Amino acid sequence: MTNVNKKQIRKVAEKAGVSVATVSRVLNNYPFVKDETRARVTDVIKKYNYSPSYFGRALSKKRSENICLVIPMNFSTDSQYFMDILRGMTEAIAVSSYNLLFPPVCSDEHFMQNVADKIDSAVFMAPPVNDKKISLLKEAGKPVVVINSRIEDAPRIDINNRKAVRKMMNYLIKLGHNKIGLIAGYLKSPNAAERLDEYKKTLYENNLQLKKEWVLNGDYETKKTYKKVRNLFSGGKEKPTALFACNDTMAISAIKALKDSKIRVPEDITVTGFDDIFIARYTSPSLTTIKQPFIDMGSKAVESAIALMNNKKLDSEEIILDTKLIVRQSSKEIK
Amino acid sequence: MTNVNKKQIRKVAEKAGVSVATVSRVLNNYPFVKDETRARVTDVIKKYNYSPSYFGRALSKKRSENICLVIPMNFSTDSQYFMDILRGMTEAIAVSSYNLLFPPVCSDEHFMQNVADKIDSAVFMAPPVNDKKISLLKEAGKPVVVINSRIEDAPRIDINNRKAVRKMMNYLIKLGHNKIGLIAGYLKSPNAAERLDEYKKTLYENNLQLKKEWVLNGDYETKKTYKKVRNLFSGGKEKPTALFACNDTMAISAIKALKDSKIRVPEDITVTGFDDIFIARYTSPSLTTIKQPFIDMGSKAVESAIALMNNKKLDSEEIILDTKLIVRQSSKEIK
DNA sequence: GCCATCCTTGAAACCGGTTACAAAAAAATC
DNA sequence: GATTTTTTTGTAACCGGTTTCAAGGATGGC
Repeated sequence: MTNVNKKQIRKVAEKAGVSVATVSRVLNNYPFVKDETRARVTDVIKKYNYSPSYFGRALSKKRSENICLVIPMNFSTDSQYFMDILRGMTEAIAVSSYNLLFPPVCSDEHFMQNVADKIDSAVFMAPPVNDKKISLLKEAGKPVVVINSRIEDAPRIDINNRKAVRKMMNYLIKLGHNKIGLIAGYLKSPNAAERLDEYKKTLYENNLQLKKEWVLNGDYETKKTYKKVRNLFSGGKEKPTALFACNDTMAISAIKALKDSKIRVPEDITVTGFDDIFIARYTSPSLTTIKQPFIDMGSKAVESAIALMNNKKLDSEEIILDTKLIVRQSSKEIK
Repeated sequence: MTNVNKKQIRKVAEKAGVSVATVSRVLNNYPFVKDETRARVTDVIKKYNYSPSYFGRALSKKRSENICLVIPMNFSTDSQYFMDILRGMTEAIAVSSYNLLFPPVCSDEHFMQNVADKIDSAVFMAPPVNDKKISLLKEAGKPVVVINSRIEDAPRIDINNRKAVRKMMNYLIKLGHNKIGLIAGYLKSPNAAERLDEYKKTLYENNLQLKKEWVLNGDYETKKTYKKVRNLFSGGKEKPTALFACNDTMAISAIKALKDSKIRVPEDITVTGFDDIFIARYTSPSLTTIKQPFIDMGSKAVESAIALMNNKKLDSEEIILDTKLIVRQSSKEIK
């Protein structure tokens, strides 16, 4: 009568007539196993369709093979670009034994107690500059990678925001616009602040006026943006001829506000976005925007995380990817 | 000289002057521990900021506390509604010790080898009717919940598609439309098929003509939809006065196609959608559509999964949530 | 005061792997 | 052929918890 409940690896060992150590060595591709022995063990493994227990392994190796994915607390459902990033991430782990772990929204202590243990590294999407979870994780020896933000001592996957803003501004100026407004993002995020700064710089360099009424604080929120745009375009104030929104959803919301104010886009005013989310090519008018390579960013972030958790050094602490100006219908030269 | 490397729980036990078993009992809220002992142990735990090792625990309990989230292989980045579902899911696990696990896209065997072990249950989003992973998981004793689909013996979170279609059709008919076209979804999905079927039924019941040229096979894809709509509205064929798209992105794409054909929405033709994705209220014109309660669906799915993995019985094998007709600008009564 | 019952605790086995160490076997050196 | 070196293997400890089982102590009934 065979013991059915025999711990798996011991059963394989028995059937193959070797010790559990040897089976383990075969499983881990340890080089000094005689070919003949290896073959025998492999056969048994195949025959019984054995695969090692994740937990047994993780416990002794102290490795989870999980990468944690942290998105900002206030991530709203309009963060459509997140789907692209996620796609890039899943591509980067395809066919690997790594998994992505989505933590619950919770306090920092809860996070450390219930998540930190389960992961080998983490990717943070656009975290605030002094995210406590990041420092706690690093204290615990878990590498962290950030996307679209900058955190001291954490590898960063990002775009060159200044260059991107400049591309758009130069394009608008070339179209003849000299009254350009900005719909800024959430200014506590370093990237949003940088975009605003570069907007100002470009205006200055081109001898264009910076009117602070034309800098709208959209905070990446559609509702807020809608209100501010309607407000700007009501009454007899002087109006810009182009509005550069720091993300696409704000641009779309702005267009809506303008239409509701009976102002035509692009005939009466040019509106441009930032991100190139999926829907940007299907809105009416379709959106002129700056494309961020989100899928790539997701892949690179995960690749970096994997390298770090395997104690490899990264070639570079910063991976800055290219952006691209995408011209569609929402922009037009000035008459 | 104290042994620093003492296994954690043993260290706590020693400091508290009890056995590891007792510490474990305290950790697991076992009732028959003397209050005084419990207090002593709790103090030590707090003092050393101890929290039990996830892997040690998982290994002996055979529980991972992870819920796997499977999205269809062909999920495209325009599946914006996924963000809402995800939000609902994270809400449902907030402050719990459960986590969401995102598997890599991979073969069924790979999935079983590298993911099945790590999870206690799984939620599948709109899986094809005979998804192999689902049956394998169930064989392995892991409960599965499906959203927006139907799989034998798996609890289902869904809407009443027939009712939803009927709501929209009745609305359109009340507006005076009697030439209504449908942009169907991916017909291998049971829900898409059901919507098509109910569309036909409603036409029949209202003595309206069913013209098969007016049933466009959009497959939930924007590009395909764009082409088919442009095609339908070129040449001298008879045209519908309303188009009912089975999701919002197809509706948005259809509107784009119509505009590019110089046909005005809603003045010349009514276009409606399905889902009520975030952007639907910001497109121009904003979209009349059927709201699916995605956030709710996500929460309910996770709640069901948690109940099942804790061996609780569900109140019901099917949770059918309400839909709502949202009237916006893209629909208009016929003159 | 004695016995049955219930509460409380600890020892040790168990979950299923990995790995340090040492010994045995094979190959290389002289 | 004896000695050294290199491969190959097994034993047993280890990772850090949970749980069964049995025993000791407290309580209640008579």
